[in-house]
Amino acid sequence: MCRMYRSHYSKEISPQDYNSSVTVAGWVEDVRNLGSIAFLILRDAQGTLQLTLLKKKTPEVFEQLVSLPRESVLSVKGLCKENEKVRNGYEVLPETVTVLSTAETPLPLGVVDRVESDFDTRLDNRVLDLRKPEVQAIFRIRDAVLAAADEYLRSQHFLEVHTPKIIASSSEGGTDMFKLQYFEKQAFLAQSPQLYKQSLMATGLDRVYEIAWYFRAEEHNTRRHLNESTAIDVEMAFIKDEEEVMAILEQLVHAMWTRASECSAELAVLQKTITVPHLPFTRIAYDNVVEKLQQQNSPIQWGVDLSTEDERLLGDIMKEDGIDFYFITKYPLASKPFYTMPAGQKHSRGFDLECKGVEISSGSQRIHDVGLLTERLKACGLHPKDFEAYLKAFRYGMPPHGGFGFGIERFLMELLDLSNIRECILFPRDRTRLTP
RNA sequence: GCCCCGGUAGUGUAGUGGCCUAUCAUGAAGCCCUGUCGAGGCUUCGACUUGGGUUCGAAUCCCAGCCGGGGCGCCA
Repeated sequence: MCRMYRSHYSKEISPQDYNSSVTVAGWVEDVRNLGSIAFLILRDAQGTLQLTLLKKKTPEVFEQLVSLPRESVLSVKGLCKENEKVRNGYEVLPETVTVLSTAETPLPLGVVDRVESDFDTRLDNRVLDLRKPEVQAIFRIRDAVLAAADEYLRSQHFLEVHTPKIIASSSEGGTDMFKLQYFEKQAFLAQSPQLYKQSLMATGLDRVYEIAWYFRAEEHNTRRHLNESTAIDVEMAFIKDEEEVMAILEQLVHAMWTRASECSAELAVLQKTITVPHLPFTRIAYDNVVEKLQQQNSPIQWGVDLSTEDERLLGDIMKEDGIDFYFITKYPLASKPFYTMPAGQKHSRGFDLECKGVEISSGSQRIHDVGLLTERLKACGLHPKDFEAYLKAFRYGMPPHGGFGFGIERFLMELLDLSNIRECILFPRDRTRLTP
């Protein structure tokens, strides 16, 4: 590692460094100039530290630093001194200063201003916004829970794969897709890796997962939707039924939730506490859900998917029993995609995982018989010839299989109680936002 | 796709027909100050989304455009 600009991060400096020379680097968060003495707060990836500038001792350094715009980038070599008056317990007295970058003024978004900014302004200036510890904490936790997901899935012998995001035709029907020109052909951005991860079940890879991008051209305008989002997609072969899939999903969520609860520094910054849920999660059949909702005077009719209001209501009902996580199982066949395995005449082996009244994952046992699959395609108003490449994977030996898709941003939103899904992705793509 | 709402200095706001030469805070520029940590004090700078209309008079009322936020549907 290059140590020219930095020998220590702010948090790495300890009493054994006192009275010796250190080199620190970061952004100028604030300068408090008292006349003959000034204090400069320098922020790095781990926190902040104070540079103390004495006009009499080092007049050139004093003048140079005191006149620097906030958010400029510095590397400073100086003497580290113990001082109880300073928050960190030490201060750095600069001897040599390298200004690596001078920030323009005024800042379009104050990193430590005493005024709030609109979310839109924050997103317009996302790079500055991401300098705030409470914003950064979300992405440090995101990294941690994804690492936990990798570790858990690999421990269960899942293989990480990557399937194409530029695809030839409609994958599942339903949602609108972004069109693009692929040389002389029309192509689309994948709305999910569904058909590809299923195809892989016919290869012998048996258990796969993908941290996948979903592109959806729906013109929704809500706090819970993105047009570009990410998900953990899992597919597994040789399963007995969807219960095996649900067991993996709940353990995955548990592993991620547990890892998040260990991010104490980030949670402190966000002022959140995380309670790890107990396994197994409650299973509640769709029929049972409809009954419960009707008892609460919901107008829901059997056969349709839950409305946002119904989902919320069910969340409240479960909350009364102290349940945050629950599976809704055995959905009506008609409310699930064509590849969902039927269970009897009207039900399916499809399920959703709900967290506090919000859907964070949905999955199922899939159909592996090509005849039944073709029949279901037609029943859903789709044309088998549009799915020839997909159906081909089923013709030459396809084992029983199932899986799920798990929205990462939705998960984080629930995990950290954030009110807008855009908080959970670095550079959100929504109905109107294409930059930054 | 349907339906609601909003747009005032770099940032966040006050303003409901004349008291607006537009409030306050934050910020920026400058000055004073040797222990600040939301430092303090003083000075200065900087804004009504666009185009029509109503009116003696419009930031304020009406219409249209542009830009944006949100609810529902759909879904992760």
